[in-house]
Amino acid sequence: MTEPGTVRPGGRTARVRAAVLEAAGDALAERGFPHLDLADVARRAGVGKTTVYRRWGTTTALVADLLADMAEQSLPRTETGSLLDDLRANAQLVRRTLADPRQGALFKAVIAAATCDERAAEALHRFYAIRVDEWAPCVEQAVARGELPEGTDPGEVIRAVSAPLYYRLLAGGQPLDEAAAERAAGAAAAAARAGAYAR
Amino acid sequence: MTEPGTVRPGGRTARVRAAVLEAAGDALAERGFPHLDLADVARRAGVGKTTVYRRWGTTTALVADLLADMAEQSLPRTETGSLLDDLRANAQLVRRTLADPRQGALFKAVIAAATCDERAAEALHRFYAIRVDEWAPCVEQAVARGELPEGTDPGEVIRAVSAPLYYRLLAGGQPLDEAAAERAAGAAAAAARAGAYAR
DNA sequence: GAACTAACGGGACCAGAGACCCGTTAGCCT
DNA sequence: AGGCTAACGGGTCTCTGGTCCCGTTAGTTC
Repeated sequence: MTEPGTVRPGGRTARVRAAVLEAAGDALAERGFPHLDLADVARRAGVGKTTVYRRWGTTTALVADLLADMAEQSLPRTETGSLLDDLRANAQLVRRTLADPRQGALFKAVIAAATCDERAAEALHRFYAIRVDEWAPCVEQAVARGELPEGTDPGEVIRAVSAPLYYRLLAGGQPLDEAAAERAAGAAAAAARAGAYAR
Repeated sequence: MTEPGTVRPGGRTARVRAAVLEAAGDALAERGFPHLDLADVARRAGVGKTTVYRRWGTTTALVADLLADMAEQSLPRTETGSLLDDLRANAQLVRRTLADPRQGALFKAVIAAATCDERAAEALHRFYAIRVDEWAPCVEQAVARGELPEGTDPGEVIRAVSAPLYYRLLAGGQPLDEAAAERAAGAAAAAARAGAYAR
């Protein structure tokens, strides 16, 4: 037996998937992952709840699919020619995303889902891996320019920019203001220059 | 009407609370917050489920109480006399905690709870505020020694040590090994020395 | 454009989480 | 030590999230 949605992926099937993922995002942003209810998602999407249970089955599978969808729409990075400015652009992008009411709540919810389900966690890791890969070149260029020591791990630098912002969002509770983003970028750049991310 | 447990806080009431919080920690570590079930907690604790529903009512309230309890048992920091070594000690402590199967899962679950409930989020923020306050003096001492620039924000430095480790735990999925902790401490120290956390 | 069948949708059904009632146990105070 | 009553605990009821069945709709292929 094949998974539903794989034999006739076009037309209605695709429309249903789009509507359900959209509705799932809304529900997650509004109520958080623990309150995610597939019947409610079906109602919001204007779709039979049987369909949602059959195609996704569990809330975590739905979140995993939503993450796969989000990963496909990764936005391109900007290029400025200086490491600090590139990292600042990245930090502000992350900050804007997390500070946005809908997006911020959605990311919280998705992370909550990943904490209790292996599949969702994998989908989340893939999502961030794609984001990191998108931005890694700006670190590589800085190494090539001689701004950073040879052997600096690009991924570590990019993650170091995001980490304090996510920490604020999830654990610390401090505001996600522009100053925080500037500090995150500045700290990552300074640490990288000092060779903290070189192997 | 008073809250249950406030008029006769000793004896049985205290025993029940301890048993329930212990059981709640176990349940969270094993199944994660979204699967937290008060009846199950009651069963594990060997306590009537009515009691749990009456005293805590919701899963988020139970988590908030658990966090308050965890905050009270904050362990003292070590002192080494050098900023880098203090931060390394902190990083390794955090790493050990998050890498421990039970503790790590518990922290994940607690963070998941905080993503969808304001009270749980506040309790979590309080917990981390206490931890940060415990460790902030080592940064202040480094400033006094002239190791760090005047005006360095101690809390920011401490949080900068934890942030990459939590990012790994929740978002990135990379292993929480000792090298990661060393890098977190080294990066925070380097950034602090460069004045990235000075106002 | 007709047939074949994947995929959807409504509604009945089931199980388990959470609320409630009321009798029992054991802190706390004198 | 005895009484008052806060707090616990078993049993029952309800209501909602999740499953199943079967008829309907609409991609896909020739």
